[in-house]
Amino acid sequence: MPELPEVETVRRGLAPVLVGRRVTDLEARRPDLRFPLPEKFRERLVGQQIVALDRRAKYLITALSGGEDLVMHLGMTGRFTILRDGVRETPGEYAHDSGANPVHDHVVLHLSDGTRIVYNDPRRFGFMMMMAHAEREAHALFRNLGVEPLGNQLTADYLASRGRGKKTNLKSFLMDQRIVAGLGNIYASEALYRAGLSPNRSASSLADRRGVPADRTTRLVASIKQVLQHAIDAGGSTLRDYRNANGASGAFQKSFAVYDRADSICLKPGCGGKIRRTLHAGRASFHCPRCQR
DNA sequence: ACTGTACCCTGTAGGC
DNA sequence: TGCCTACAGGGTACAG
Repeated sequence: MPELPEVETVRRGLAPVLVGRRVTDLEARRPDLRFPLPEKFRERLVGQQIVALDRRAKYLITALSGGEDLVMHLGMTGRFTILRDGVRETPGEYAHDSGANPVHDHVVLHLSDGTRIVYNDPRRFGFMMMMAHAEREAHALFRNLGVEPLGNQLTADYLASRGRGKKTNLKSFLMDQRIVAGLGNIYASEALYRAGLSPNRSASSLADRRGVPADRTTRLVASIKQVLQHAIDAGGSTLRDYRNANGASGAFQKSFAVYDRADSICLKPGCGGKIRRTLHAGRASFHCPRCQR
């Protein structure tokens, strides 16, 4: 579910609530999510002050005063709800939250100002881990991550060099977190559409024999940055919506050009092509065969 | 090294 | 109304 723009939206919503507060209690209502919750989870969290809330790829990272980081991943269906003075509020997708089943409220953080943060995750593909801040970059989760797409390390040169000699299709290549960290199924499809590139094209076509980036690579880099930035500006995308939206949900789903638009007509003026749904590495891809080459 | 598939888990939509 | 299947924004572990 959440790709980079959604996780970033959640981060921005949670940061003002978390940062500077102290953790006064922790409820772990089950022993595991996708992985077991951290050992001595409660002891390691209670009493800690939250120093910062950062994002790397699709991970949320809570830096604690004692020197450890709490790393959280939302999987497909993870969401946070803020409980403050009896009012529920969920930043990012599922903003309104009326559909959240409390059966799936797995972890609750109590903060020093009385606020509580509830982690709800029906499919439990999300997880939480703790590790020393100083060792985080060397941790298996982070060690092999590719560049942040919105940072200045994502360049045509970088993408060309990583794609060089790879026969993998472009769609799978873009979704590989070791290449570009944070792109997922939706935004990979959307970026390829904006760049006019077929998801079936091979990653090696991003560079010539000497590794010099093609023009299409420059276009692709610009498209990735653009689509992610626009999505963040719109508060991310909210899919499989519940009733009762009250303001804060994402709006970018209204701007999808191809995702989930199979058999619709391509939005590009004069194109007239029909959006096709195909599979890459088992995930649905959407593209216009007419203007994506 | 690179596929492709199965799997983790629950909820929902659509066909019958 | 129910039952069944396919599918869902994530990632990993395999087998080939």
